[in-house]
Amino acid sequence: MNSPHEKAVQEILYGHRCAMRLKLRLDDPMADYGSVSSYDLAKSIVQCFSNAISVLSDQPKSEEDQSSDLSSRDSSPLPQIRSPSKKRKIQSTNSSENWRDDSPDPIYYDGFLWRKYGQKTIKKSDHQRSYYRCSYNIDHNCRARKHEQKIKDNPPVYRTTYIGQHTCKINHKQDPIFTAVQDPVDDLKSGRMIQFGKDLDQEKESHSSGFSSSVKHEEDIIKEKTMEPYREITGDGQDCQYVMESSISPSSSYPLPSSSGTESVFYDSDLLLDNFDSWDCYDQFDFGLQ
DNA sequence: CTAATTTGACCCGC
DNA sequence: GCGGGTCAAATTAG
Repeated sequence: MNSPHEKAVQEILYGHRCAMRLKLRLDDPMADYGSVSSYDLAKSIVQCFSNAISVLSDQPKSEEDQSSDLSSRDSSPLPQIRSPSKKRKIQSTNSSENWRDDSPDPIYYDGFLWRKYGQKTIKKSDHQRSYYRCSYNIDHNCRARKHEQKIKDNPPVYRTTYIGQHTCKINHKQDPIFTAVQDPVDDLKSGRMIQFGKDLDQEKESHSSGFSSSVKHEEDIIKEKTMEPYREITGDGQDCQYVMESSISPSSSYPLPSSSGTESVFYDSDLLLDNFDSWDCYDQFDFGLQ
């Protein structure tokens, strides 16, 4: 098993390669790049950096990590089912229902609509934790929740912990309004998907004081980060098919969790193979995606 | 006016 | 008793 450092390096290198490939595409959009879309590449880049940050920030494991590591709680016995009385809910104990994701960017669209219902200052942490539940919590009795907290400043790392499964069966990825803007190339052109280089102060401001509006804007940011682990790129020309799309059932609304959120290291060879020889031409590049 | 967010209070597990 | 999760009234935004 690789050391965390090696793992992080691998992630960064992989992201670097994907970024170079994306650069190639932007330079020559008319060329044939096979079945892998720019959207896939961009997502892979984001995921690689997230994974690298996650790996580094998790070593050694901090107290905060331990306290928020839901996976570690999953071995506990099932709690008694209580009446739906208020306060202090039972933590979901099915490991498949709990998972977390570390990201340098707190604003990403995960296919669902969330409503903020609370915010708390967490001891041992300089940052507040925000609590969200599925917007269809009432209408569809959807129990899905998540909380998000900035766990690291430099570089910024936002940890989102998902709890419970969506029973609302509503994934806005399927809404006409979203499918209308779903063209990955268009997303890239409009700069709505990737936010590399976003001003950190602006980021911080939007997250702390104006985060509510940011959440609403998630709908405009087509980033299916949540479904990332399930991504499949088929060889028959289909771009970026999600298992999610065909399995929005209550039992599989979430991708399989990785206990730390850092172990979902997958290298999609399909993303890297074509035009491999061209990489060396790009010692430097910039992401003009904004 | 309606819907979403904010925030202090409440509740519960440890 | 403390800390974290949730509620719900008040506030804000659209």
